[in-house]
Amino acid sequence: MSAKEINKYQDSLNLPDSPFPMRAGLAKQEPLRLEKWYAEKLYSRIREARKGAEKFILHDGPPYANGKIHNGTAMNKILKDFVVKFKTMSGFDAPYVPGWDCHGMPIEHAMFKELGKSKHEVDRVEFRKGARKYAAKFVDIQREQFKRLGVLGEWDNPYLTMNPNYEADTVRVFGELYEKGYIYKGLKPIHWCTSCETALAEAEVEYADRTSPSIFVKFPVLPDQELPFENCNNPSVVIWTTTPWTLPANRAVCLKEDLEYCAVDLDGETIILAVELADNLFSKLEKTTPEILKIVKGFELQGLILKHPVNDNLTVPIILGDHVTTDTGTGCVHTAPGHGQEDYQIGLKYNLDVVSPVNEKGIFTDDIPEYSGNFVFKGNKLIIEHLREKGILIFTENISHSYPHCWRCHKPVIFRATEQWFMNVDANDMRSTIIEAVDKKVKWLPAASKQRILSMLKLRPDWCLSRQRIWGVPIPVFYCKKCGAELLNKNTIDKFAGIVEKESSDAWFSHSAEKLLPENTACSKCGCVEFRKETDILDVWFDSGVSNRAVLERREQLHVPADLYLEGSDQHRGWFQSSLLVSTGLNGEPPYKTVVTNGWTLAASGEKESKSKGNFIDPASVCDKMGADILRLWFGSVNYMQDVQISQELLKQVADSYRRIRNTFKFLLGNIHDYNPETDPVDYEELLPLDKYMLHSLEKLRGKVTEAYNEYKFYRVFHLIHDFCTVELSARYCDILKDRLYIEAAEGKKRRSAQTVLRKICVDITKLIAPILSFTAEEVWQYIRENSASESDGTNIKSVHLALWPEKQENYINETLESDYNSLWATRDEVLRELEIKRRDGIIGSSLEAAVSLNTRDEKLNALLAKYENELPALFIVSQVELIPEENRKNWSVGHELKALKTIVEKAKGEKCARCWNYSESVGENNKYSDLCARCAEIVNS
RNA sequence: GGGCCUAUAGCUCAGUUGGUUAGAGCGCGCGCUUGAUAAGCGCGAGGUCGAUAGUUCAAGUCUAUCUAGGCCCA
Repeated sequence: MSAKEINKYQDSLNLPDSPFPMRAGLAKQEPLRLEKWYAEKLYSRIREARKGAEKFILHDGPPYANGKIHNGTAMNKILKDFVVKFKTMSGFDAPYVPGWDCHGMPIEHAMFKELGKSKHEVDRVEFRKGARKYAAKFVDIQREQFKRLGVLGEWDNPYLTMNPNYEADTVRVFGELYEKGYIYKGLKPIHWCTSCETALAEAEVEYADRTSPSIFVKFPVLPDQELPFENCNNPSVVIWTTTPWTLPANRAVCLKEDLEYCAVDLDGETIILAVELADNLFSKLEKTTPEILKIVKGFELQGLILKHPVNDNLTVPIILGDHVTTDTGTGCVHTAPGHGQEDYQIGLKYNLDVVSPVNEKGIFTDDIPEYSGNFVFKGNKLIIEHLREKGILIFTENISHSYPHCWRCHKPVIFRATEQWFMNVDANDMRSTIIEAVDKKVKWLPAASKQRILSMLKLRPDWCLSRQRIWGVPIPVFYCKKCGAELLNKNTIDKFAGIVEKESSDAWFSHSAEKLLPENTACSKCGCVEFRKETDILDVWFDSGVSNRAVLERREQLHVPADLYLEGSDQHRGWFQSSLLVSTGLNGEPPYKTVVTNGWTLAASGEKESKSKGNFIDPASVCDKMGADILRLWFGSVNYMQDVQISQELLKQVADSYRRIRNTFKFLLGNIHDYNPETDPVDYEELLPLDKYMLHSLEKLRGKVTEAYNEYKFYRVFHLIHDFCTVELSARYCDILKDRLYIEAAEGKKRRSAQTVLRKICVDITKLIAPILSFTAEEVWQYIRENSASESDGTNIKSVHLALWPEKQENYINETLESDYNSLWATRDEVLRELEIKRRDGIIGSSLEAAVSLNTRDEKLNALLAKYENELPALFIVSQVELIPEENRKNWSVGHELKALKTIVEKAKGEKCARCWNYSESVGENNKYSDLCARCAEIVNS
């Protein structure tokens, strides 16, 4: 046969016809789509369309305005976009105001690097101008990247924590919390350079080797206490330290709860230390470790009272802490809360005094008369001598070890307790209020999230708000120059906040205290009219923590509490808590109703992505190469509440799934090209059974997909829709329908029945996938509209993102049909398996070459097959199906799954119809069309 | 070291209150089709459910321990 003959009846067929391209070309098409969206102001039109509808507020947690976006930031924004688009289509007014965190260390660092200067060499006002510019630059970069991902929102008016209005609110919130009694000044040890006389942030400290004294000191046990050891003589606990000068500030000795301790004899006296470290000490003393008679656990020694090694008027307790190690020392740790971070933390737990009798120059103060006036490192020698005189020094030597130094002057730094501003977590019973609300009022997803934040809230210390930095909102407190009294009240806050609104918080650094204070301000304690300004700034977490006030309460279209916060799981310690503390302080309740967390994006190995390992995937380059929809579909295909793994291979796999969904759309669009939704629909009652069944199936899908979105389980949405496209549509419905669509009369009821359902499926699936495949769904939507935009099915709406979610259609539900078709599909599987066997045997090629005989002893199945007898050839895509008595034939094949079913597949009878390719004995009966079957002859003739 | 989490086919996910032979899709292999064609259809091969111990008549599912990985702390 020649090609011409094959195509003889081609023109009489109704083949699919659609300009919808099979190959997406997303990387090229998406930017064009974005241009249209922004030219048409899609986001504003959505807002306008939903005006007055019930609100759904997803409050954006601000990413840090530094660097380009990575998979973590991309994932989080895309997940938020899924929610906002779904809620919008569901009829909610769901505004999305994105934000950025602009202050803080990383930007300072980048600036210092750029300038080649350190914190103390820059002009604060100039520096802050530069930092502001730097942050703004990255806001712009990230904004463009987020837009490219297809995320819709108020991009032309985001919230920035460095905006003057925002900063003014940050100042006001600090004042309000102060007024309510949440803010206080306390002591906390920080790195301190005695040469530069300044506090140092962790990042300003560099480590270098230094020689320090290493000493072992006895803390005598106070008499008349019960010890778990026998025959003790003058017992004492031995500590080890390399900073003897901190001994005056000692307030406890810390042991580890389950570590083993012993009491051994040293020169006739009993000393107590960790079993593991006894050899270490005795070898230094060049002695043999005595026999250990009894071992006790650390907790058995808890509460013992010891004599203070320096101050004879003091005693100190034995406490327990997890930071005690057996790397070195004695397992008994000298604890001075004013001189070390871990000491401070454990001190908070045991309510120890934070003392730091050292001034800014590193000189002992008059609080320690024995050493006052001496520099701390010189004090080391004096103290060692003093301990030797008291007979409590066991051993001393010099060791070289890694020690923190100032990055500017390279001199060794010390830990010194300084005054810092704190937020009191327990004021006004806040902690229990919060715990109650977190437990009862807030919904946490995944569920374990609640336990995680509760355990943190129960144990967390007060929030240290002070930072010795430049780029941030100043702590708006004044001090009397004469008596040092602090000045902070509603008047000073209002005045300063007003200035900040106009000039930004830079004003704190560019103006004098007098200019920032209300006129005629005088110290209430001493009447002095001169003030100095606090030099510390606020922790950046305080900035973002006030967003519920500065954004949700300030913007007319938003409200507090938000319906949803959706952030990475690291925010349990970060934003979830900071905003919770601020919101509870201000309003007495959490700022959110539901909190969803996403996990981390990892490389395919399950390990962190890193550039050095080359397993780093850049979301921007995925957009450029594969398209944002592929990235979106990937984030929509994984369970993001856990950690997720990304790699080129995984993206490729998702791209395969994408193509399947896309081709399904192409088939749907191609087969409704000549269908007019205004005039051609077939009434539900008159639809063919298979078509009715598909509407049932579609409605079930709609229900499940909607539920999955409402539970924020997008990966279920993906699987549901993908499986529907693959199994229900592509493998079954579409394949079966080809005969009806291509062969039957174009305007006949059989074909229109199918098209009625195809159009409905096409419109609805487009909507169901639109929140995830935002670009592709819009593309399909526009092809539907180009074909025929109809009010009757809502396709008159200009963008799928403005459209409303498919409505529930109870009348489509037909459980009888479902159960019928479940049996028919099972029967079909048996037939297909048998067809494959005959195909292997060379009896048939195409399934249309086959005739199928069926028989079953299962009466229910038999009745069902009889009921659908006329549909069966189409269902199996074969030319003939016969239900015949078992005894009429031999050589039945027994069903694989349906054991009661017997089948015979053989070559179909008759000739192949040149038009429909079915085999039929009617081919040749018609004189005019001798190569056609009866059905085709009639259709062609009409 | 502590708090919390994760672990089912090569991959992404299902697996109800413990109950027959652990499912789906993708990918892979083989074949069909050439009227969804850089498509479509079919069949098939893939799993000691991270490991070990325990509870039970019965464990992917409950308990304990361990291993690997993650987040946050110290």
